[in-house]
Order: sequence, then C-alpha cells, then structure tokens
Amino acid sequence: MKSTIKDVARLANVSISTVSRVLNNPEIVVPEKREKVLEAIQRLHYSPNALARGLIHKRTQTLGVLIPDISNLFYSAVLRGMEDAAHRSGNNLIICNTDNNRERRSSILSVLNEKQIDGVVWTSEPVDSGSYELFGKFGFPVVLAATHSLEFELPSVKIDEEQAAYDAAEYLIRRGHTRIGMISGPAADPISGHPRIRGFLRALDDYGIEGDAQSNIEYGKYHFENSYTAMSKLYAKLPDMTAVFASSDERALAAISFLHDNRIKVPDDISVISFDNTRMAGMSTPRLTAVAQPLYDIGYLAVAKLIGLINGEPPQQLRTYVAHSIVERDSVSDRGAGGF
Amino acid sequence: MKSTIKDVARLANVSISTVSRVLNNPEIVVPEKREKVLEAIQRLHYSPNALARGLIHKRTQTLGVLIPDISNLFYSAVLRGMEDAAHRSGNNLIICNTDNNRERRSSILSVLNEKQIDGVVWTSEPVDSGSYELFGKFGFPVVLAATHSLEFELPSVKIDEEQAAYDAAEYLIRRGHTRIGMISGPAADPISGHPRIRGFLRALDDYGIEGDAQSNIEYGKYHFENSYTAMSKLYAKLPDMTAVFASSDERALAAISFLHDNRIKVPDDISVISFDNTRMAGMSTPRLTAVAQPLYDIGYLAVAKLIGLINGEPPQQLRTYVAHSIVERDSVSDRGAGGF
DNA sequence: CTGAAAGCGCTTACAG
DNA sequence: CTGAAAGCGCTTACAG
Repeated sequence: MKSTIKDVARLANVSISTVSRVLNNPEIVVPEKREKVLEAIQRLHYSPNALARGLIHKRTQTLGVLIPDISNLFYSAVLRGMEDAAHRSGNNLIICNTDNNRERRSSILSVLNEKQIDGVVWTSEPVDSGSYELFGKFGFPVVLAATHSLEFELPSVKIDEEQAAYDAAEYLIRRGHTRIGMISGPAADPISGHPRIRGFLRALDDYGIEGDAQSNIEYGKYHFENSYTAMSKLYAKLPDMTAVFASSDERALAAISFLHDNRIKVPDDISVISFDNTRMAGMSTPRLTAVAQPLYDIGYLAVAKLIGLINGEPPQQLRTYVAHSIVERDSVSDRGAGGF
Repeated sequence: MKSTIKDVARLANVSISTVSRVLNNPEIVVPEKREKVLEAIQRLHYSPNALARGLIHKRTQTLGVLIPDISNLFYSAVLRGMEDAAHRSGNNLIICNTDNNRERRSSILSVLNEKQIDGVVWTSEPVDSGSYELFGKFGFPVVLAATHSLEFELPSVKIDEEQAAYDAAEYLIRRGHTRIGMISGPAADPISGHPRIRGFLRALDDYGIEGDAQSNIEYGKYHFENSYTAMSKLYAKLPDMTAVFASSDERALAAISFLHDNRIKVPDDISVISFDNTRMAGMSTPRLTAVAQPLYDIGYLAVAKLIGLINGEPPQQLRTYVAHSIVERDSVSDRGAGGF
C-alpha cells in the first residue's frame, strides 16, 4: 500500500539507483529523467522510508530524552527548548519519563539504544554509575541538562546553583532582611539540595548574619503539600523572620499559601523570594520575585551540544554554566536597607 | 562496533536464524544451543536493531504526538497520560510542537510518516482539511485528544465542553450569584471558545438571568496578559458583578491578579470559578474552585484508543466524552443561595 | 550519467 | 529443530 522506491522506479522507467539519486543528489541526474522520477514520486505519494535509510546511515535523526516528569512546568520548559533545537536541526525527540526511578531509567536507555537513537539528553537527575556504564556500553553520546556530574566526564549545561542561591539570599539581605528562613529540597539532592543550601548559608555568613542549617532551614520534597508543611514548621521555629527563600516556585507558592492561610501578608509581613522562575511565577498573587533559571536555553543548548557531539565537532567545553538572574516582581518588600 | 546478530551467530556457532529464534521464540530451540546463544548475547552486549525489525514488521512501536506547546501545563498533563499509556504497552512517543501552525503541522506529519510511526495522536487543535487529507494519504491511524471533529470521522476523546461550562455557571448561580461575567478564549475557537460560551449563556438563560455574549463576556487569547486586560474590561462594563467564570486556569489567575491589584477581594467581593484544573489550580492564593478536566485520563485514553486501532481491534466508539467534575476550593463564596 | 549488485540487520517461509 | 535463502526499503561503490 505504501509505495516504495521500486514502484517509483518502475513508473519512471529507471533503476532504483536513479530514483535514489534524484532524492539525494538531484543535480547528478539528467534533467529529463529527473523530471520523470519527480513526477512518479508525486503520482505515487512516495516518501522514503527512514528506517531503511537509518539502517544504512547509522543515523536516525532521533534523540532520546530522559526527564523525570513532563507534567512539571520546570521540566516542560526545558523540554520546549530541546524541542526547538531539535526541530531546527532536523531531529526528533523521543521523550521518556523516568519518575526518578533507577530501573525505569535503565530500561528506557535500552529501548532507546535498540531504536538506534543518535544520542541522549539526560535531564535534571544525578547520574548513577549504573547508567554511566550503560552510556559506555551503548556508545551513544550523552549530554546532561539542568544537572551535571563531577564524578564522570559528561558534558552538561546548567546554572551555578550555589551562586544563584547566594544571590537570592544576598538580594534579601540588601533589602534589609536579617531574619531569613529557607524552604529547601532534600539536603541530599546534589542539584537542588545542598548546593543551594550552601549558597544560602554562605551569604548569611558573608553578611555577618547568624544562622545555620539547623535553625533557618526546613526541608520539603518537591511537591506543594510537603512544602506547605515545611513552611509551617519554619514559621514555628523562626516566628520573627521577615523573609523566606524558597528553592523552587512550587515551594514559594506553598509558602505563600501557608502565610495567606494564617493571615500573614506577603510581602508586607514576610517577603518571599523564589527560585526557577517558571511561568507560574508571573501568574501568582502576589507575583513572585525569583531567581530565574534560563530554562528554555538550558534545554536548547543541551541538544545543540549533543548534536555537535553527534556530528563529531570538537567539544567546546565539558561543563557549561549558564547565567541566572533575578526577576523582580511583587513578593519581596524593602525593609529600609540595613546599611549594606 | 555495535555487535550484530551475525557476531552472535559466529560466537555461538549457529546460524543467524537460530539467534533470531532464541530472541523471538526461545522455546523452539534446543536448550543447549539456546544457552550458547544467550551467553554470546551477554558477552557481546548484543541488542537487536529496532530499525531492521521495523523494516520487516512494518511496526515501530513508536507513536507521534502533535501538541501545540509542551511547556503549557494543560498540554503537559495530557501528555503525561499519553506517555504512561504508551510506556505500558511498549511504545514510545515522538513529541512535536505545532505552535498552532498549519505548515509546521503538515511538515511534522510528513516526517513522522517517513519515520514509519504506527499512529498519531493529534492534540487540542481543530483538524483542518489539509491535515485530514494527509492522514488518508499516509494511511496511519489518528486519534484526537482534547479535541474532536464533527466534520470528519475521526476517533477522539475529550469532555463535553458545553455542559462543563454550563455546570460552572450553574455552580455560581446556585450559590446565589446573578451578576456573572465570563473571561473566554477567542469565540472562534471550536473547542475552548463557542461551546463554553454557549454553555455559559444557556445556564444564565435556564435560570432566568439576563445576560448575553455582548455584555457579560470578554475575550482574551490564552495567555495571562491578554486575560488580565480582558478582566479589566469586563470589570469596567460589569462593575456590580459578583462572580466570574474564567475559561482556563491561566485566565482565572489573571482575573485574580487584576482583582488583587485593584484591591477587590477574591472570593469575598468577587468569586472566580476556573476551568481545566491544572496543577496550578491548587497552588494559587486563593486556591481555585474549578471545573476539572481529567487531563491525564484524556491523554491515557487517547493513546489506548490509538493502540487499539493499530492492533486492529474493533473501535468501541468513535467519539469518547469523558466526565468532568467540579473541584471546590477557595475562590468561590456563597451569596446565600437565591432560592434555586 | 546510470544500472546491477552488494549490503545495512533483521525475520520468516522453505527444505531438510 | 535448524540452516540457506529471500526479502524488508533503501544507499553506495563499481563498472560501463
């Protein structure tokens, strides 16, 4: 039913080699035949089978992406950048959710390998050694997006988490806040956990503000509910705080919800600075002042880098750190800057 | 470098047919040889090439999905359901953003066709006749998710938009509201536009409340900014309204932002009911009371349906309408029910 | 410039 | 039960 190169050859009265040539190297075949072939292609609605091509070229123009959960705004923003970069270079993306599950990840890698994808972008998760071994075994290039690995020599693109967290805290301090709490992800998380905690604490320290992981920080998993609880605990142990650094937009929204439910005004009573700057940050009440990660760019650059590797271009730099920034909106108030 | 079935055959001292059999039909080969083959497979890290297989079987276990913009919470929630359904049945998804662009859509369909995908799920956009022709030309099955077509005989899964909008309005009315505005998407939109407007107006009418498209509705494109403006216009022309029906979460958040910026309290002064119930709905301040679309299920069911078609199962029903519901949270207040 | 042939990595009748 | 052969739909040297 689907017509093949043979059908076209027959109809145009040429060999399949010639058909192949007008497809890949038109200028090399005489105009007369070329026309006939083109016509036959039209008539038969012929389009080449990418599987057959892939088999020969050992290239599928398809990339695999592993991502914890697409239904999350953070990841889907990164993904959008990947998609655009892929589309621009004639590639497609097979997207797989990992749910942060080790086994699922390795089974995904195997399937992607069987499908002969040209490379993989590994998003937002630390690389376990099992997966790293698979990379070697399968032999496709891998780029890390919104994560990196110090243990393995893997190209990556992300922001400098610690500095970004530092900047968030400093932003608050410069606006006169000295009692500052933090809602963090799990301390064990090598991306959104301890680097941000370290940055936060370092800022307090640099500005001579007393505070430590024990008394200034509460931990919540990623989700809203956990963070709401974390905020309530934080408020209980730091009742006189005037500002909170929430290490994700979702945590910031949870913090605001808690404060609102307890008739504490944001930012009048307590300021909140967020992290990530997903689209939600501009849609909340009040709008979130946030450390912005260039989510789209991270995704875009990661696949651009991957495609470079696939094309055998010499790698520019192994670990790329992109710039973050602070987007000022309405969730932080000025305390009458305390002399800094 | 990647080992092939030949390498395995050589190492195990059997023919490639036998290797193929232990892969696909192990019980048919004698244990002794089977073991040798299995061992060789291990040693060589062999895994079959899905392209070669696909070429023969005319099946790639890969589905294409067209979606306007993955970085949107609505779509990404639907996508998550698709992903899970695909994964469960051993399929992968190639995801392509259309940006609601006709040309991009047809170029995507062509590429997917060349890659021999087994079917396509078309998400959330009306089907133009050009695309419909392509479906026929390419000959793969298509299922529509979160959209449908009355013009073409295409399987689909979505909610009943009109009834859902009706229910939203009725919900407000039953709580004593009689001056109700609506923030709608473009009236021309066959999914999120006129069906919801019609449902809204029909409810007003059924309950004997005066109102019409002219004076009770403002239109904004999907995005936050437009809707904020729409809300300001709506408020200007309907200053005594006590409730708003926003036809998406993003519109509801925009409405709330506008109201907040103008010191109008939600829900005390004006209630807001939303539509969609994406994850944001539970994270805002106040939390959104919303008509919930079963986003995940829509995606899940759409690919389940597609896989059924691919497997040649008799189609159950062409157009599936899934149930919506109303999730009560904090953005609607009771007006002391007006006798209904 | 063009065709016949070999080959990409598999599966599947067909003999035996 | 198993191997040789044909074939899936292409591309690419190799002759001519």
